[in-house]
Amino acid sequence: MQDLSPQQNVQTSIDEAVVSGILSARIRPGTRLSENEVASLFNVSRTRVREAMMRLEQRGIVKVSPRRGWFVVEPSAEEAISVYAARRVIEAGLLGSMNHLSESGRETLHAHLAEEKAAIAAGDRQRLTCLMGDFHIRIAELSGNPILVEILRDLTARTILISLIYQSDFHAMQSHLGHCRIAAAMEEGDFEKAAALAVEHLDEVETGLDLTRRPDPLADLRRSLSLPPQVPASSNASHKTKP
Amino acid sequence: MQDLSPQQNVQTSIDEAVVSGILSARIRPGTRLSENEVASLFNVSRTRVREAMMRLEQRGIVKVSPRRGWFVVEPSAEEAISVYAARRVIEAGLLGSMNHLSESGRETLHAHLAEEKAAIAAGDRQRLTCLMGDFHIRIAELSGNPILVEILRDLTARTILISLIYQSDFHAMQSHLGHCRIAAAMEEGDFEKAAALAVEHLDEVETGLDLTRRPDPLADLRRSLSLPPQVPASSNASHKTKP
DNA sequence: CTTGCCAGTCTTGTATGCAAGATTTGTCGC
DNA sequence: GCGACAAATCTTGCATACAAGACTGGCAAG
Repeated sequence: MQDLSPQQNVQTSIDEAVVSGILSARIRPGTRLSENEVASLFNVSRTRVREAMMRLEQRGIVKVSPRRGWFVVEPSAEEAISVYAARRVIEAGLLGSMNHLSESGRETLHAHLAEEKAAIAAGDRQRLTCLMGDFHIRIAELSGNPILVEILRDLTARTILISLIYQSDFHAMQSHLGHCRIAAAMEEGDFEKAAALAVEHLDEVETGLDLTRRPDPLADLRRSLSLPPQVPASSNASHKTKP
Repeated sequence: MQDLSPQQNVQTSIDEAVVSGILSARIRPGTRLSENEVASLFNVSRTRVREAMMRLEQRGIVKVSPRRGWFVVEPSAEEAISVYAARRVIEAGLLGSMNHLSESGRETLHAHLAEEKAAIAAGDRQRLTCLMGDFHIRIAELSGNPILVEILRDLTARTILISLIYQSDFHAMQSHLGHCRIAAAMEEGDFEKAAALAVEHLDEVETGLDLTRRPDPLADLRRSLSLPPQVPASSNASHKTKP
């Protein structure tokens, strides 16, 4: 019983575990995903892991460095720009092609925005990251087009990785307001306006990035050493220079 | 030497061979892709073939039927609708976000339209199918966004499979005129109009489909009977039914 | 003539084994 | 102390082996 449930769904669960880890910002860009380690985590052989990695690579989520290993992608500045441009194109096209917001869709949006508000109030940054991405997936789901949902989910995953690299401050409130404005335009039935707002919103987020900073090879090292949760103040006070 | 050149590019060449075969309409929907056969064709082991199939499956180009085999997808009517809807969204967003057509872009479009004209004049339907899809990829390339190019390439592949199933007549001239109109609007710099024309064009093509016809039942049966690429002489005992 | 069953064969699913490349570490020479 | 070289180790790349499910064909019974 206990080993049945993991076994039967392992086919896709490796993929989903990685994607979900990225969407919830638990997996950082550049994380190494060892075939052996993942294999033992899921109690399968390397074959299955490799197949999952191949799929994830196709989705632009992991990269293989030959004979070195699999790594969660660290989008370059150029790739980041491409991802945001692609999202602008698709989301604008998506909203612009809508002409009706169903009642259940309205409720979905409201429920989501409420969750965002709650996360902001709670200051739960990880959950917030997840929600901020989810908003755009929700919109795609409203279109009822599974292809676009899939595309936007993967682009959202990459967006989160990008923000983890290049985003210094997390303007959660600004993003949340952007989402509110988009939702409001949709409720008004003005989807052209919603599309324009979505483009504007993505522009805002993109300009909030610092694309000049390097992907930072010592990021995970610093992470391993200095922050178990996150303590910027006490880290350098740990080895105080005694007189 | 002779085995070096295939070896080094085999990594992606299986994928590309299949995709290129679909884009040029040489591979029909529902075609079975046996791991063993493909493996011997490329002189590699099944492992590589499997990996390629996994990638292609992720791209929505092939499907695996468990323990039965890999098959080029036969999009259902619903999937066909989704594919066209996705293309409308993306291509409209793409054109709507453009604001400039470079000189080289203009030349690219002209050259492509000339090729379409030539293929129509020559009556080369297979080449025409390929070109009709390529037009939209060219536009994506003009955007300079590799992500969108990749997405549209795969959607185009699926579109071709759809047309092979559901398209009875090939209104080549109509499609070509649609392309010309889109290109003209782009040259005028009126990208909003180009976007609207693209949506209209895709609508035209989609309404030209007969989505009521079933994908498989008589397609591969007719193919098995009437196509003689190879004739298994002794395999069939029912060839003596003449009175 | 039709129908049900059973064995044979063919397919993919999965694991494992071995080889080659990359990194790291330990050691030696300077 | 410092740099370079080499062996050890760890990683993926790829092939192969074996197992299990699905289809095909023949055969027998009704």
